[in-house]
Amino acid sequence: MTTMLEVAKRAGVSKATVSRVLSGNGYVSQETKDRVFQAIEESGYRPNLLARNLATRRTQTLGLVVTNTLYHGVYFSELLFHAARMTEEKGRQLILADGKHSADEEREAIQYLLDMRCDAIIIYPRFLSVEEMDDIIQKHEQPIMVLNRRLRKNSSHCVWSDHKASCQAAVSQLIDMGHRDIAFITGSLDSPTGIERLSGYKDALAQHHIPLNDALIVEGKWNPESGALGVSTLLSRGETFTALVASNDDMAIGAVKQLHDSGVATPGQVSVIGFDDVSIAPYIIPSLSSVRIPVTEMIKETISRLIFMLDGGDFTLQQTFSGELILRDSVIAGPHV
Amino acid sequence: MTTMLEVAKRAGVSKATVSRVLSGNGYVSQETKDRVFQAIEESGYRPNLLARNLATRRTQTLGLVVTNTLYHGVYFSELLFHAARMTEEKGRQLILADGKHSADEEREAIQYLLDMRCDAIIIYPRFLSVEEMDDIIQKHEQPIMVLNRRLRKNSSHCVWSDHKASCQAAVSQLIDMGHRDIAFITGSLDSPTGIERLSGYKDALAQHHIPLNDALIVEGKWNPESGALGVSTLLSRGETFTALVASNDDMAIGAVKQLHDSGVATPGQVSVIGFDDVSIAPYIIPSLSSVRIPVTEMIKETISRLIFMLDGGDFTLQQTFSGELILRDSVIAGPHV
DNA sequence: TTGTAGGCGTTATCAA
DNA sequence: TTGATAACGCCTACAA
Repeated sequence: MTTMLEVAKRAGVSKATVSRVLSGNGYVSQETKDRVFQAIEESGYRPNLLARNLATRRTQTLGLVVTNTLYHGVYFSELLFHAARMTEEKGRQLILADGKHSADEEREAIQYLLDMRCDAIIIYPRFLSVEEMDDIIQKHEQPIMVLNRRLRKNSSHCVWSDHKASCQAAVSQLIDMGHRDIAFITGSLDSPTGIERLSGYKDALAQHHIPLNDALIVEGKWNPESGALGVSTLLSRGETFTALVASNDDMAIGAVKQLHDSGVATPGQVSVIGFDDVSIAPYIIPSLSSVRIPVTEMIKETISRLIFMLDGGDFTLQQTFSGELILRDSVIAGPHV
Repeated sequence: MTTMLEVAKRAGVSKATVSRVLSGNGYVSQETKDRVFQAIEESGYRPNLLARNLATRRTQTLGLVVTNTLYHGVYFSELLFHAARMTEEKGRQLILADGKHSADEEREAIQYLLDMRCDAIIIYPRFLSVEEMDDIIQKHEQPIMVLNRRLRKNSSHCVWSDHKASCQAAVSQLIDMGHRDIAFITGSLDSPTGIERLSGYKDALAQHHIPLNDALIVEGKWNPESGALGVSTLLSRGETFTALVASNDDMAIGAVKQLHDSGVATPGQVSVIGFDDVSIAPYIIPSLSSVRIPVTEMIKETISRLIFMLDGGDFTLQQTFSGELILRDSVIAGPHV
């Protein structure tokens, strides 16, 4: 690999001059500029970003930590798509680190990004506690933002969506439409999102003075298979219901299939609501409603804040201005009875 | 950020010794080891990977270039999922660069990864020609592998799946089952994959001496909407057909929906085959067959080769051993008439 | 077993 | 307008 020094020699100037030409900082005559550019051309020179970043103490990269388990599915694709796009729009590069499937590995991933000297970091946590993340944020000078979780201390360093409230709204909607026996398929209950949605379901019932029937609740694992299994379980319990809420669209799809296969109902006969608005879902089951989580808006806000901090924005001030950011889920389309 | 020098001072040793302790190279007494570790602990020292990589001329990273347009959907998720997993299994890190949506941007992405001094690079091309990639591979000393394209010169530097052959097989299957009027929805025809599948369709017809009816072919754009639109177009042309092949599952799903909405057929009445085996598809349309592309196996082979080269494997030799790698698509499940 | 010193390829601060 | 030269933080002979 040809280095800056070789370019300098070839152009008959010093390293410093070449550096100036490349960075655009400092004066340099048009004449030498031309010679340098020619030398670069001839030698096929390419800057070594490692060296540059080491010297400037800036890498122009944002790090993103996401769990492996999120990789499958449209939700992650959308997140990544927009994260990459926005990052590059701001003249930076996104670096992805895999949080895998444990708290330890999630920590490692964060550490890696820090060691790589990413200018800023986005964490989409799965296993780390809110406390630990508050801790991490305070321990490091790099700007860090947390997605999909509500922090206690560094409330301006997180962007989240109120899963509980939106689930409650969805269930309330069903109740308003006259439903009383509403089945619920949870997500994995080791995930905050899963817990929050379940909790929203319970709250909605309580709010409308409908007694909670535990037999109408089954635990799922976010995938279609567990949605189908959930329906089987409900049926084997001998439960009847006129509506069903699944904690995400994948499970909802599996559930509808199972309802159909069991001969219990045709799609449309039981009101089903899912979450995440997987783009292909309506092509499958037109009767499927879904609560859309504004991933795009959330990642956009996240990156904006990060860039703002990198540009020296006074974040304490910013915080008092906008306070805690809560992006509410949009209204559901309404179930079909 | 505390540096190695500070750790050294605190432990009362030299930088070199600290470095030895960390890397595990060279002798160092247990006693000083302990002192160094303690100093690291106390100071919260973290190695600067930029500096380390600059000094060692190794980054332990693999770069991956993918187009933005691939981001959506399960196919990409699976690719990324396994790429990340395998890379980390081999003790390395995956760095993703966005190829966006033009040849220029694809080149830029590759260049970025090279400038970052990734040890090796994987390209999943969308716009670059085979010739240019052959060129790139020869110009750079880093190992480079190309996915989903068949290179002329560096045939051992690519892993691809024979889209034409597998499409031909799928269509032949339909013909064997008695179909004669088989409609075809293409992918984007600026993509090699799209062209190859179309070509497989035509070959199958020719092989069975079935005259080609251009009116049975419509151009799609890989998404469900274009699949639905394709069916509308076919119907508006007054064409009749007993089977339909869409160049991917997303379009197939859209197509089935449109067939249904138009009242032309219920799902199952027209044989439909898609590609890519999107995991959720069978939950939607049990009658949908699909040709599975072995992404997992392909990415696995790709990374294996890369690592092999990094470890100093003699690639010219390797090539003569295994020759050109062709991963054939698995047999389709068979359409329902 | 440990320390010294030079190098990795840039940037950035001074003088000239 | 240009050129030395010292960082940046780490690795690695070589010497001790």
